Amino acid sequence: MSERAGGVADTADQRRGQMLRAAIEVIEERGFPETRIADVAARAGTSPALVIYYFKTKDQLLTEALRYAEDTWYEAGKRRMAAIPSAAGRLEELVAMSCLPEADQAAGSWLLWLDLWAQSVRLPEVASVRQKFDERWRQTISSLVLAGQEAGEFGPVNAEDFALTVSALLDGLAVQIALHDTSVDPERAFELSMRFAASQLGFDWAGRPAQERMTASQRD
Amino acid sequence: MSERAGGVADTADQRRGQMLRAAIEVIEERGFPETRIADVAARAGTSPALVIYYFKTKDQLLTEALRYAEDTWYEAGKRRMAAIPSAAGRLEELVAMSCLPEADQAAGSWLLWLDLWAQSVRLPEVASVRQKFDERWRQTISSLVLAGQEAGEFGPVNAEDFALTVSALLDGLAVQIALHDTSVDPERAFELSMRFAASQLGFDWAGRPAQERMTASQRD
DNA sequence: CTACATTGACTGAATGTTCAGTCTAGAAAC
DNA sequence: GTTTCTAGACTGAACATTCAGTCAATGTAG
Repeated sequence: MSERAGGVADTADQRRGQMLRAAIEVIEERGFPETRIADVAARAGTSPALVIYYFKTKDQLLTEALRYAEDTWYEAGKRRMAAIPSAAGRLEELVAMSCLPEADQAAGSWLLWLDLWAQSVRLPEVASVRQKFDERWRQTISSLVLAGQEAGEFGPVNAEDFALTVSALLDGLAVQIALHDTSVDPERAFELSMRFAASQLGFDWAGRPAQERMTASQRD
Repeated sequence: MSERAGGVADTADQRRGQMLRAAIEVIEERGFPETRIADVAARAGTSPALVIYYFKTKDQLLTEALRYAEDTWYEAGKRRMAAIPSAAGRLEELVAMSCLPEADQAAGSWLLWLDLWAQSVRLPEVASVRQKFDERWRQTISSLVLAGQEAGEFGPVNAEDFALTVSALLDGLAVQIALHDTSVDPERAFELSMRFAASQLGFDWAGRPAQERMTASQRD
């Protein structure tokens, strides 16, 4: 129906995106190593041959899909945080993104992370996606801390040590949440993380009513 | 360990052990999903057919191998800790086991954990290995905390909250270490973990000279 | 305007390999 | 002589990738 300007090159990009999103869905369902080209093709409504036509190899497709997913996750988070005025509030949002599945897309992200880590061991391309993602994430945290310190919200901790520690803590909790560990539900993970952050950074945190958390998560 | 008189049942058990250890080595090298029966057989110096004879299926072999590895790791740790008198010392040993590769076997464990997590998502047998392993581990930590509190070494924190938080922190750091993250070396991970533990439990920790850490790790 | 050429998107049917698991039969233990 | 172990050869299915070409759109020369 739409012969918009851009035409050819445009549909090609759409196709790629379509396939990447399909790949992410399949990876979440079947896991990285069990994902077949045929699955992705079927999900995207095309043929295996076309998938290979766009991405030379299976690994390239899957790696690119992981990069795409991480970028999307990160961008969404950045947008969310940009809307929050106080550093403590932004920190809380950041923790919520890592712990609470209510934060829309999150649910599948954890599963992707597990695969991302496992594949990083042996696929250099994947390893580099992960390394960049992690650095960016810690950078986000530590500059948030610096901002909070300048604003007088936070005490004088080493921002990088804090970023490293919280991000590790959140990763560890994410594993438990992703795997439905019987003794760690998202709420508890959120609570423990916030208590840790508050004690380290020296701000008061008394928990928020679910109401308010909902509101913060749902704004667009 | 093994009585010589056993005969058949004995050699059968030896064979199993041999194959399980071979499987662990291969999983560390190639990753869980890429491990072939033929690899394990070759490593154990037998035929693929024999591997199937002992373990009905590939998944059974690999799952049992993971269980075997985790049990071995945990038992070794328990033995080490039993030899240390103070609660703070035992805690330090426990953190060292998770962070420092010097603690002999550890190096491969991290890689196994990544696979353990990733496979837990879809293989219930593996999930149950993981769940039990984690519970046991947190249990170890929290009873250590209680012991330390009774001995007056530690302040009054909630032992279970602490166990959950530290174990998550250690898991997160283990990921970085396993993947050779450029900004997290084992020493730093150890340092950050101990600082966290000390601040939470309210004991003094000033770091140990490498000398002493070596001694503690190398005892047999 | 028409015929022909070119190109990018796309497909169905091979191709070839890799493996988990089976089968058969021999050796060893009891 | 029966049961337990062991290995080499084999089978069948799964799958990534290749190939040979179709189709539609966009020039382009006469």
